[in-house]
Amino acid sequence: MTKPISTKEKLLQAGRELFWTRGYSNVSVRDITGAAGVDAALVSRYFGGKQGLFEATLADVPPWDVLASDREDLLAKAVESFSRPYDPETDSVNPFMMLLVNVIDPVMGDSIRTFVQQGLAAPLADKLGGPQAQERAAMLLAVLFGIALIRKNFQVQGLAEKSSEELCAQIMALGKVALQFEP
Amino acid sequence: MTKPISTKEKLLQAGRELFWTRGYSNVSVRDITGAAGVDAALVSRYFGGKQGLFEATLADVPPWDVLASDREDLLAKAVESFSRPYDPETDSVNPFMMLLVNVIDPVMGDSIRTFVQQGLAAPLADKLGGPQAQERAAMLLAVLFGIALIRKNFQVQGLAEKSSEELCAQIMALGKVALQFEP
DNA sequence: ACGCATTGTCAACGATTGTTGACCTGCGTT
DNA sequence: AACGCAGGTCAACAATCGTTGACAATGCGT
Repeated sequence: MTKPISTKEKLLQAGRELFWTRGYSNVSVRDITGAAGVDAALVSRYFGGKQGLFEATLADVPPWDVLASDREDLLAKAVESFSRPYDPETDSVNPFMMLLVNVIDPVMGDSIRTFVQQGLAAPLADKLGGPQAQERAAMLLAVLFGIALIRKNFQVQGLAEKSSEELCAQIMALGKVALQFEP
Repeated sequence: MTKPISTKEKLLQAGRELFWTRGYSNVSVRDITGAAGVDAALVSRYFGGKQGLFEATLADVPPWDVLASDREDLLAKAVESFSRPYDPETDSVNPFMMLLVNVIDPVMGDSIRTFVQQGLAAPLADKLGGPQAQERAAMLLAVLFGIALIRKNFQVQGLAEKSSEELCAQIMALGKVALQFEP
């Protein structure tokens, strides 16, 4: 006996699914309410409008679990958390995909940029510590996002069809170099 | 005495500027014709519609000059051609930015993916040759696109404000590792 | 001067967008 | 019974979208 899902929750789930995979501006309110099976007016009632629903899906993103791990296996954890969700068979609704898809958006781009800065780059730099922490953190993110981009968005042959296990060693090697920033 | 610019050329220039920086679906025909200072109906007249104008801006992208260089300095050329257009002071209308911005698009995404596959990944793999050429080419593209993404789209502090000269050595190091794919 | 093709202007079209307010429906309280 | 109120439905709104067709203006060849 599963608990009945409230209408507000239905909208949140459908909104996350669609916003996170297609991008804010490419999804209409009626797309979401259609998928959720509810009336289009309820988005404005419950969330104050389309923008409010998107921000609600942003608000319940859990903090990056990698930031809570030890310094030693930080790289391995980071590689895994960025790679596994992008395996060929898994669906592509995950926070990193959401960032990639919505950073382009004319309305939500700024929100995404500050989200990445404050939720990923800055805490990762803090965690790394040492000289050039900002630069090394940004370089690692560049490697991780770049591979995700090539695999799922560009779907380039040679990476798109490979699993995260096959790629783990290679990505780790890249990550190690990225963390050795020497100006 | 400069040659007068035809209306068709005005539309092409304005379309490239806007499509390449904001994305196909985020630009309206009236945005383009407004910037070009011409009537909105002329897009359909000259290019058969909005989609035709976008494809016209795609058609005149020159082939990647890196593919014509020697094998030795291929990596250096690739790094430079991907990094220089993303320096802080330069404007961001360039083919790589166009690919990043439009690969998300629900209408044009497929065109962009095949463009990347046939215009970048496949010829680069041919150029590289040897075992795992596809994988090594895709890895190099991941590094290059990732850094561009972090610099210009996410604007992460630590990379966004740095010039391509400051980053060249570090990107080269990453590129060398990317080209050493060992499964 | 005439005819004709090209080029540009204008208004309007049907479709879709996000949002709103009126209305109905149960349910619990007084 | 009367009331209030949250939850949901429906039609409609103004705005914007890409596109079309009718019409004026221009220039060129004959």
